[in-house]
Amino acid sequence: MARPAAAKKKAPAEVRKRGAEHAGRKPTPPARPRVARRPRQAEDKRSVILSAALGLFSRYGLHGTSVDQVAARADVSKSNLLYYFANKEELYVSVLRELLHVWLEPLRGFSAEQDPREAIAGYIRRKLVISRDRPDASRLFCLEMIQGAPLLRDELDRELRTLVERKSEVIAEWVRSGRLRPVAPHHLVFGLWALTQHYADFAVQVQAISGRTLQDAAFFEETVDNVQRLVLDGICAPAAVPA
Amino acid sequence: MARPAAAKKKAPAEVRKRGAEHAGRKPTPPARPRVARRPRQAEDKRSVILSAALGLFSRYGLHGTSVDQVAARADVSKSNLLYYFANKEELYVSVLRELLHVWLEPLRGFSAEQDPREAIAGYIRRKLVISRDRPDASRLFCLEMIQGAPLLRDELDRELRTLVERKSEVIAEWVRSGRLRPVAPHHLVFGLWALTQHYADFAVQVQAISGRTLQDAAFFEETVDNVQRLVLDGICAPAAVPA
DNA sequence: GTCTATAATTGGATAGAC
DNA sequence: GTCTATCCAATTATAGAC
Repeated sequence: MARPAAAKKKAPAEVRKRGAEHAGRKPTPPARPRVARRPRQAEDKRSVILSAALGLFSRYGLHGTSVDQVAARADVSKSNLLYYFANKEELYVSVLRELLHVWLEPLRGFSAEQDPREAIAGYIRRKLVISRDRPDASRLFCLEMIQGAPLLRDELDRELRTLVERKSEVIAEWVRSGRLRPVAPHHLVFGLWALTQHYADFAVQVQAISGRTLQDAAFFEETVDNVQRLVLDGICAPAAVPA
Repeated sequence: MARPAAAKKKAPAEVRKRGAEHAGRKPTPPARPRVARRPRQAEDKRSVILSAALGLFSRYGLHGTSVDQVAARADVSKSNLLYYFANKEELYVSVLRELLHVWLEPLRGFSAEQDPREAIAGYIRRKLVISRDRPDASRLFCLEMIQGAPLLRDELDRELRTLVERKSEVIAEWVRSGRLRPVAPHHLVFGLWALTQHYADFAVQVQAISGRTLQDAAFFEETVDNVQRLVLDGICAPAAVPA
């Protein structure tokens, strides 16, 4: 509560050019440890820490991860880490916030004018890309959900809920106009999420059974294709489809 | 390492009839605390602890839960709990083992002779029943997966994998005989798991958005129906379905 | 079998020099 | 901004009486 960074949010907002004011004072910096510091500093350090934290939190959760571990992975000392983030929980929440953005993004882009097939196929692909490229984001999100989302409850009730509401309206419209079979919009949304995130959250299981990963380009395309066909056409042979 | 229960596994396997060998020695057990001990003891107490543990572990994970909390919830003292389970991890693993059984069960029952529609519809319902009645089982399983299933890896590679292999063969057969569209069996299995477990693991999200729970009978049926139709017939209007 | 200490450790957070 | 040295709280686990 009584520390510079601890105050609230941004700590090392602007970093003065190092050595500018020291120029000439010290003839030779007594054994400067770092070799030619890369320009990225401060603001950048925060993000290094954040991504290290994401990696660990998304696997072991808040309690399963110690700040020591995060510090080690980010290659900073524990106390240095605590200079940038007042405490463990603030770090955790910071990670979550960044995440929510990434996670909600694909949801935004489809409207009633689009062709439902196109729109949904595209959405599935985008979500699977995230499962492939940001599995940690997906996992952490999942962890939060399982625990009852104590820290995201508000966002869940507001942003996500209203976003889904709008989206559902689009789906309902598609159904009304006869372009989709009668599905309950909410359930379709849940289904799309479930089907796509599964490949990130249960990656070990997927790997244990299929022996493949989304990293494998062929497997990725195969997955996109299968999920799209499942959702769009179902699995029953046409003959069995009544009306 | 030097305690009766700590030895390895079963601690109070058989409980000698209390006082049998003491008969007559102590005229009156000095102030016996419990009032008319219900017959269920020992073996039963373990299961009380186990279910308390499941409830907490499935929400907060291994690290997010303290043995104190488990003890409190099971209404025993911490040290008493540690009499039954050598240490926290043993308790955790015990919970997991019970769980795996529950979790794998529905997977066993479908064979090539069945009608695919029936078989798959039935499977979806059974899994959703589990999501409704044993959401904690589903959640804990999910937690383990996310963490890379350090403790289930073996079982995953053996039991589950071979089980899925057999199941996939059945699906492949259905496809060959033209009763199902050409789906990759593995992906179908993943899809079924994802769609059904989602309602347990992401229950808060489902609730935040739809305002309902699987506990709500109407919502449950609605869910079963929607998932079944999604998987079997897809969502695209028949016209759009090519061949 | 159950309880009351208590030992032993981990890990989050702070103080203060540099 | 970064480090070293602590402090302090929370937990796991054990000892030993009853």
